[in-house]
Amino acid sequence: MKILQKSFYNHPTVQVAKDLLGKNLVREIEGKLLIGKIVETEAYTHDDPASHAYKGERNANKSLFGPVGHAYVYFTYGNHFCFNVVAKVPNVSAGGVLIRALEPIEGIEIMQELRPGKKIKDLTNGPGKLTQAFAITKELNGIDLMQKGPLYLTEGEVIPEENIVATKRIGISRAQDKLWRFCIEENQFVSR
DNA sequence: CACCCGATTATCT
DNA sequence: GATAATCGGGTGT
Repeated sequence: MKILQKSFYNHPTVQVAKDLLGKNLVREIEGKLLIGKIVETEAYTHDDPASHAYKGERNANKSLFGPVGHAYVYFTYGNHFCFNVVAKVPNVSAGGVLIRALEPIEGIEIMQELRPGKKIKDLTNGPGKLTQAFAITKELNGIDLMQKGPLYLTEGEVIPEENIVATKRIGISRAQDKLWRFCIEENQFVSR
């Protein structure tokens, strides 16, 4: 399976959020492989009041302002990490796609070890859940996702536009009118 | 240094 | 459906 390259991420953030549906997230831990298909995403742009990038570059969010195809991992609510992929056109300062849910494909036993007592359906159907199941922490903030390593993304399915559902983003207080949450239609691993 | 808040989840009822 | 848990970063004194 081919690893997604810069030409995939070098587009408007909202477009890449849709394009990422159906692609595979690959995690390598101690020689073992975890794979999940992306089934739910959200877009956050530089001029979007709901984005961490909105108030400008800070040490905590600098990955969002860095090169496309790299990871932005942040910690929130005291307990949870969330994983984003940096994506934007060249003349724009920042932009990221939050990966909200995956369908477990490979390494399900290891995911269950990382999330003890959870059913397969509850392994990766939320942004904080999938980072736990894939052992994604701030250690991986800023890493290059376009080459083989601990974390990268590979080509997968191309989801037709008519099978993509756009809805309001979840858990934000500003810019709630934007329909920038994208899901694969009728996928049982989408959150909520 | 105190205060506030958040791109969430688990665990109740 | 409601709420507690939990903590790093931002903001202001």
